[in-house]
Amino acid sequence: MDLFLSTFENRIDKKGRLSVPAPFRAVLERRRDPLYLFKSLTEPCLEGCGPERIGQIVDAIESMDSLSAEVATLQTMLSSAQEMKLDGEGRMMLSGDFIDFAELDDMALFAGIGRSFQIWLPSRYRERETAARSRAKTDGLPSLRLGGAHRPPDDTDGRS
Amino acid sequence: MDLFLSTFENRIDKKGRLSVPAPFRAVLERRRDPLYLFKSLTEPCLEGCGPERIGQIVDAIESMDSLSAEVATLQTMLSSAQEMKLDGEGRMMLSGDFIDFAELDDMALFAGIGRSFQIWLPSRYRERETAARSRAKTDGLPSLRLGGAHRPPDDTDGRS
DNA sequence: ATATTTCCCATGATATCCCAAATAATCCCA
DNA sequence: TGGGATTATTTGGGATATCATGGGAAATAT
Repeated sequence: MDLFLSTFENRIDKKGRLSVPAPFRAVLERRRDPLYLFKSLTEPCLEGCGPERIGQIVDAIESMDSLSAEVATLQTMLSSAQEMKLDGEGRMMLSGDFIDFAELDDMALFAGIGRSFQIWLPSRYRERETAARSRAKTDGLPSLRLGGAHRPPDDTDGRS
Repeated sequence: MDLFLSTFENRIDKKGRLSVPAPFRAVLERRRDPLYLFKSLTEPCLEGCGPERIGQIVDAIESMDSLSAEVATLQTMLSSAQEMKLDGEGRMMLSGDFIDFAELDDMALFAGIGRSFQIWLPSRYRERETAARSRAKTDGLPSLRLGGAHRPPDDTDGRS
């Protein structure tokens, strides 16, 4: 189970090149997967993933009513997707469209979220993180108690 | 059933390295598990765990409505999580982000809490422990429904 | 021909590896 | 039971490898 985790902040140089963090590259290379980027549907950021996720979207579309609004939404993801080629040092070139969409300037923040990752303007990402943390403090943690009960339910977290 | 128990206080050297307590390493090695660290959502400390907890979060995200606030919260956890690689002596390197978040300087206190552990600035941990104990005196113990005769270890400071 | 992209190599910063010293815990035998 | 010896663990530092970044030159496109 290798996942995209953690955050990395890299510079977009004046040629428009951006290093994909080595740990993310390692995940893709281990599976011999190319990297795909597309515009997030819900937030001002880019999403990165391997081919399997793209395939899931294709499959979802094919199983749905082709006239539904949801299909149109999913198609938007696909039509914004690009297969990124990396240079020998693991850098990609972001199109102007991607840069504008995520409102990037000279720094990009990669945020791993498991099977995919996001690319944000760093300051915007931090705002969002701060908001999530204060929400967690007031509303409490989301309960994550699903999956095949490996263990009897027990308080999983010691806090006051 | 091997658990993370007891507290240990280790030094963070000037390269940012920190020894994981040998008993905690033993728990992970017995299961051949890598160690993951992430920033607590609710407190100024780091949380350590094995992969099963990370997997639960990934699964939970995929089963939820991707627009919900709870998903954003869980993504924040994953984005702060790092798989820690240990050197031959059982040390990990703490990123500046981790050190800043938990406000660590040159010492770190590991507090085992069963299936996971926390890493605290020692002085802060002790304050919090004192507060918890005095609360227990005035408010009484939280109900422990799990059969009696089992007292938590009452050592205040690992050793030193 | 001019602008852009791709390839290649250089460099500095930082993480990793490897070995050794210091400290703490454990054992063993008197 | 004490106390010295042995082993486990933590800590430190130098050498090595990895990674992000920058720039020039070659290739490609417009």
